[in-house]
Order: sequence, then C-alpha cells, then structure tokens
Amino acid sequence: MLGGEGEGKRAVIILHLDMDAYFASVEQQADPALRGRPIVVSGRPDIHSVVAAASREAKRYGIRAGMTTWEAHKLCPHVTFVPGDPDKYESVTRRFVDVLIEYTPMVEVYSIDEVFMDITQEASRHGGPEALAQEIQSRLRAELGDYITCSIGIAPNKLLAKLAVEDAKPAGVHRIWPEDVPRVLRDTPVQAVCGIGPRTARRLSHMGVWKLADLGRYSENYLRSVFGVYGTVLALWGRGVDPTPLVPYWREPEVKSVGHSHAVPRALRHPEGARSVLLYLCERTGRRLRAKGLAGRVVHLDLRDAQMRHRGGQQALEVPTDDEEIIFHTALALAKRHGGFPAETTMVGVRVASVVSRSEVSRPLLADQARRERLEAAMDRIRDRYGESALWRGSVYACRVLTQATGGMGRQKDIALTRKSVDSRSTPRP
DNA sequence: TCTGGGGTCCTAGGACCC
DNA sequence: TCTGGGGTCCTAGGACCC
Repeated sequence: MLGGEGEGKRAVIILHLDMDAYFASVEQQADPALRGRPIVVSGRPDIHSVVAAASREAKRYGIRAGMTTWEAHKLCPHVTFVPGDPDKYESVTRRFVDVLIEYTPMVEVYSIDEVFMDITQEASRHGGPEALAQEIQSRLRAELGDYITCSIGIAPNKLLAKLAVEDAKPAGVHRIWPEDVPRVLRDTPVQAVCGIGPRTARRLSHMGVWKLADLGRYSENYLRSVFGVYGTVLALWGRGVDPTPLVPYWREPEVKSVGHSHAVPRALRHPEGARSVLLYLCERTGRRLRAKGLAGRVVHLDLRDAQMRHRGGQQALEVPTDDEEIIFHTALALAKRHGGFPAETTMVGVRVASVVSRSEVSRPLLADQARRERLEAAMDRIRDRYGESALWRGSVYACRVLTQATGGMGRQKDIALTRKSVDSRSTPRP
C-alpha cells in the first residue's frame, strides 16, 4: 500500500535493487579484456539473436536490450558479441542475494538481476533508507567487483520503487517520498509500469490515458468493465497504490510448468528436422522434470512458421508424467491435430504444465513403463556426468546439427534459487 | 537480416455433472 | 415437452515479464 495508512504504524519502505547492465557487467568483471569496450551479451551465435544485455560502452551507441544482434552490429560495427552463460549469472545472483539477506530476510528475488527488500524495520538502524542503500551498494561492490554495480529505488511500495530506480540509473539511489507521488503520477507514462505492455498502453491511449494520473479520470467499475479483473489493478496504479505484497525468497511459490523452446537453425527447418528438434526438447523437458521431482498433466506445443505465425495447442493427460516419450508422442499428436509441422518451421516449443510433485502421483506402473523409467534414470546419470550431448537417443542427426550449432547446450543445472530468477532469462550458451 | 528462451496469468466458450 | 444455475474441466489464445 502507499504507506502511512495508520497512525503510529510505521510507513512501509520498499527498496528495489536493479543490477546495471547485468550480464555485460558480469562478463566484464570476469574478463579484463572486455572492460571499457562495447560488448553485447546475446544468445546463440549460429542464428540471428537478440541483445540480452549491453555494456554501458555499447549503450552509448544506442544499443539496447531486446534489439536484434544485427541492429546492434549496424549501430556499432566493432561491438564484441559475448555468448551468454546463465550458470555464471546465477552464481553471481546467489552471491549478492546472500549479502542482502544479512540485512533483512524480507528479500524478494524478482528476477535474476532484480530484488525487492522491505527495509521498514531496518532503515533507521543504518541511518535511514538512503544511507542503507548506499551501504548495500558499497558492500556489493566490495563483494562482486567494481564492474558489477547496481541502482536502487526507494519508495512506499513496489510499484513506486520500481519507477524510482529508473531515476537512479546507473549506480545511483533515488527515493520517491509520499509527497512526490502526485507529481510522479502526472509524469509517468503508463507503459513505464511493469504490467502495462504495448497492447494495453494502446488501448489506454484510445481512452485518452497517457500518464498514470490519467487513469484517475475513470472509475474502477468502468475500468473493470473494459479490462476485467485487471481493471481493479489499473485503478489502484492510477492512485500510486500497489496491492501486491512482497514475497520473500523463503516463501517462493512452486513452479507451475517446465518447458523448452528453440529457434530452429536453417538446416532443420523442414518438417522432419523440426520433429527432431521437438524430440530433443522433450528429452530435455522430461529430464528437467525428473531432476526436480515433478510430473505434469498438460502438454503444450508451440510451432512457428516463416511468417512468425504460431500454431499448436495443449492436451491434458490422464496421469501426470515426467516421461519424455509420453511428452513427445502427445506433442506429435498435437502437431498433427493442428495441421502438422509448417513447411518452414522457425521455432519449436514444448511445455509441461499443471505440475505436481512426483511423489503425489500414483500411477499404474505398466511393465513397459517401469522398464522405460529405469532406462531414463540410467540416461540421466550419464548426462549428469558427461553433459547433455553425451547421449542422444533419437534423431542423432538433428542433435548433431544442434550440437554443432550451439557448441553443446551445456549441462542444465537446476540450482533452485527462485522460480523467476533461475528459470528465466537463461540464454543458451555456445 | 526479420525478431531468443524461460516463465505467469487471464478470458472465453463448450462439455459435463449435479 | 420445457428448462435453471453452479461448479469444474478442457482447449484456444492473448498479454506480459525479465
């Protein structure tokens, strides 16, 4: 909430910490040869990819996260492309979270490079919120190295803290006081809010809503009639109120789905190649489910054609599964039901949702299934030991192509830091 | 030269059951 | 010989986030 709602109750102080150009900074810290140079961390080198992070030197050329690597190269022909290394970033995230929880257990790991902290109780002991923020910044710098810096926003709630951090970048601290809120609402474009994307922003613009304060012209009831339950949230945001609580890292929700998707290299864009990529993704998904001790009941398939149109669907199973063969055959059936693989398949994705802990599954263990489970367990052990590319069951050809294209996908280590941080943003490494 | 990969949440219509 | 309403599951698809 906005804070200050109760007499005698201390106003809530939320701190939002955002690492500056995170992946790029980590790479520069790790490799002195990259320091002071425009670098871009991106996905696979074999196909055209997007910019995951740009160093501050690269940003000077106008390079931004999200643009294609091709655009980045056009803006700065001598930019250095560095392939992303998710394991490296996760381990640095662990290290800075470990430092933060020395200050308070009320740390929400929002993503691999962002956290929220509730410092209501702790701030005064450290000379106030700003002083605490600066102390955290120098602690992290000492801990992680000079090249890895962070910006910190301070405000009465998460919504405003996330807005505040934009004015703190790079490496600064910015606070929004309760009395600043009306001005902030007048100045902040709706699309700057986390949760309002391009579509919603466009719909709002048709209603004459450009800034957060403009939302105040509409009643909550009206916004609900237009946007559904989301309308309630919009009405609150328009007043600078954020209803979402801080979810501390030790109370993270369970993972809800597990999946993989892959942009298909040119050589495999024909239906048979796409089918092989699908098998590969199902194997990885099944393996990850087993590693987590999970099984899922709904299989989702997503295919993309050369025109970037998506096709696919979902199918519920009778019993939750972690079996890649079941996942694969279900996904194949879905592909068939939706018109087969496109002649030129540019992306394949598979996801297993409605997951439960494997121990909750009482399945009829058919003899054949028991045998297959033993086989899969043995293969998991081999891959754990020698890496993902050590053993390919099906589609040897496709996997060779993928392995050559990507240099091997590396071992998928499931360090369960949090759902959002570990499982998201993982850039395949070369 | 077209646009990666990992997720979450919401809505809507139809089927089915009571 | 006509028809209610609530609950849950399934499928399809959209929007959004980092």
